[in-house]
Amino acid sequence: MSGEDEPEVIRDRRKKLERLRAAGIDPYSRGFKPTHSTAEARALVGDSERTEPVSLAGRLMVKRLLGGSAFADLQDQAGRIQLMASRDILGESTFDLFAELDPGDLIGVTGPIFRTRRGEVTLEIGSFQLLTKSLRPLPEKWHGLKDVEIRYRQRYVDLIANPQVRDVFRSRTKIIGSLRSLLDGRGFLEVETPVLQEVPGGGHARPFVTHHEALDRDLYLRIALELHLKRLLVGGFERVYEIGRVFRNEGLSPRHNPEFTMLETYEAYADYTEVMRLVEDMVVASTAAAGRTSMITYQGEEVDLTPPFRRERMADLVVEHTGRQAVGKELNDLFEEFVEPKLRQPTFVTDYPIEISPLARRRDDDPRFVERFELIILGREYANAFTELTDPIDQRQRFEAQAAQRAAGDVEAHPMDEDFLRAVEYGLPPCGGLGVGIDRLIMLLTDQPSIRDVILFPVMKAES
RNA sequence: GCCGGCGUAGCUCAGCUUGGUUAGAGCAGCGGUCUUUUAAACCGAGGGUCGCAGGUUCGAAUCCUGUCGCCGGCACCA
Repeated sequence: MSGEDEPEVIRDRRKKLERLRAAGIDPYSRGFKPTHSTAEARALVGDSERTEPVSLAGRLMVKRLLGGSAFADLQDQAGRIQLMASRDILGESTFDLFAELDPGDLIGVTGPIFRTRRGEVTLEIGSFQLLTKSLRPLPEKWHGLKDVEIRYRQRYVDLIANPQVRDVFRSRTKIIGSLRSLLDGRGFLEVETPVLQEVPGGGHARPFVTHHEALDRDLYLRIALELHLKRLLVGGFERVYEIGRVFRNEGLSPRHNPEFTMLETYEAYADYTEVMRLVEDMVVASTAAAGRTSMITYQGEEVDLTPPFRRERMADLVVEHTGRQAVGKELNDLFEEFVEPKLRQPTFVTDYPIEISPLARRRDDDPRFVERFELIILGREYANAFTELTDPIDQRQRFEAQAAQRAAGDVEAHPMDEDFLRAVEYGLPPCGGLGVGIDRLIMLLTDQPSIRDVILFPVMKAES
């Protein structure tokens, strides 16, 4: 877009840009080095004294012109601080230059910090430099940017206009960091496994297909991390994990983005009961990392995240809520429809039907079920784990059963993976595996209603 | 994919039910007044393909149909 098509406000700024260039001012200059952040500068000033001059850089947010003086807010990564410009200090022409700056411009300023009569911490501008001229007007200063379509499509504007959005993403990083730190401290090795795969396994989902030109072969984007991580246990690593993006070719919703972040861990010589304790520890660590206590509120509903979490067999829960005895897929269907939405407080649901769990170990006492659990909070799934199936003969039969469903038209049934079977035939140690949907955990801990609020650039349809 | 809601100035919103001069306000921008303001204030002049395309009508932001996008629900997603 350019020229005649542009809104007047943008045309005006282009003209202003040309005037600056004509006056010998570089509107995209460099070389300015801030000495402090706004927060650091704020901390320098005491009750009434003036500080030595400091240099700050950031985005000009609001201007208030009062004749021979001018006030403005400067926003940087750390926050905001008020600026004051005075004609007496800057001189006529420099003051006018400052007065002509637009909200949105990136500038560097140098001067002492003091408090105004009303106590506002303020930098008195001794000199300033235009660093980057902004050509587009910012959202309104009072109401901010509310249009969710613009917020998601133009996240950069959202981050400028809604500083609390930055806090969500800072929390996201802290939460992931806390999980990494917990696992590292327990001797887990963080690894990276292929995103492009020949066989998209480890989950039940429709994959994205892509094509490698040089190999002239279709490849799939991974839907899970599981099968490669278990190969690494075969190889001798005893505790591994990966935090990575997985891709599922499914519909979108406030809880589903086509690409999302999964944490998977595998621990040799552990079973699913030990994984439950690991999950509890992860919840505690990540809650603290998010700066919250164990009693949290999500969208107005209170949740107590204090371990130990309730543990219930799926079949018992279904009897409790429906009065019905069931097994297999029917049991799972009843659970999902009548029980899961009612599980509000953290609950480990255990012992899933074998038909829907092709990678999990059978229960020794009842081969219709596997040693598996999911962590349900507020009716949503946050973790999925099992004692892994290590018997290669059984594993092949499970894959064959899935292949039969696939042949019957279920595009999401687990595909046969001969290389994985070969690995298991070499010997997979007894182990417990875990998958955690990181985005949903972050939604919970930052009280965000949509997965799009915790993913910086969520998938959107083409802008028209 | 299905159902419902929404789409008006750069941003936040009125106006639509019940069709009727030239589509409004605040903020932002522009021109003024103003040297401690902070949603600064005051005066003035601008800024619009009412998502898009058809239709009904003397006349459409308003009613109808289609379409695009966003939001929510369902389906899908163990």
